[in-house]
Amino acid sequence: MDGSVSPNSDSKDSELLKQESQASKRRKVVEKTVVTVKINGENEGKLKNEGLPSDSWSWRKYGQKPIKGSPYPRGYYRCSTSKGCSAKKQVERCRTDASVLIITYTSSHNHPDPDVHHTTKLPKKPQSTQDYHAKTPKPEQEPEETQKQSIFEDQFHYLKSSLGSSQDIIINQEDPFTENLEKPHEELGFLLDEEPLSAWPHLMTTFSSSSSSTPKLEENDFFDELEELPTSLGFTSLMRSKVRGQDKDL
DNA sequence: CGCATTTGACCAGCGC
DNA sequence: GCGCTGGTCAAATGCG
Repeated sequence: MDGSVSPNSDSKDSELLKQESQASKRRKVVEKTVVTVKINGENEGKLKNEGLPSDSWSWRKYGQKPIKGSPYPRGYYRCSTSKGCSAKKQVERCRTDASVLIITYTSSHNHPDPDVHHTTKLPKKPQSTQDYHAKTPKPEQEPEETQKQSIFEDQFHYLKSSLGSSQDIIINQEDPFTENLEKPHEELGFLLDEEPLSAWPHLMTTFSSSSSSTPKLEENDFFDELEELPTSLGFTSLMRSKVRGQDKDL
């Protein structure tokens, strides 16, 4: 009957849904958490070599796009732990400082932690979206500090005896993102070297796993890295902390 | 066989 | 009103 406007049933519905979904995201970002990770060139090599430990959630890459003004592309990840989870993550590298990874978290997880504390839990492959377990046991109302401390102490000895410290994490909430790009060096001055450290041990351990330093850092490396975000549990903890606070506020 | 990742195309929003 | 950039979805390919 109508070949022009036939897509009026599911087709349209599907598109509508899709558009709505897109519009929703593009119109306004609900919650944005920017995490800046400073990585040393040496570790970078290891990062891609060993595979970066991600947070407890599984992220599935659903897109990658070159950002104007940035020599590095931006990777788009979605939480694959839960089907209905709308948590998203964007990973890109600071255009002014290749050693700075900028991870932008959008939305929050609508499900509890998947691994929680199961070190023996390895869903799939130990590559990128792999969770290196260990981190806050349960996102309850417990004082995360205590939990973090536990892990912190438990893991701290690793990095302490392995390597001094090469990672710096900056957690920016809201949208200081622009600032980061403008003055990456400035943020370096206020890098957190204690808070996130509680979660970094894992990363550090990974780094120290190999002694082969890779002072060479090319764009290719970065691309490879993008595939394996160095999402440390620290982000998770911090994120959770933040999300919890927001959730409570709401 | 299933799942994840990668690449391309399309759509929407914002700026000029 | 047009153009540009960013973001998401869908399809295809590769790997486990």
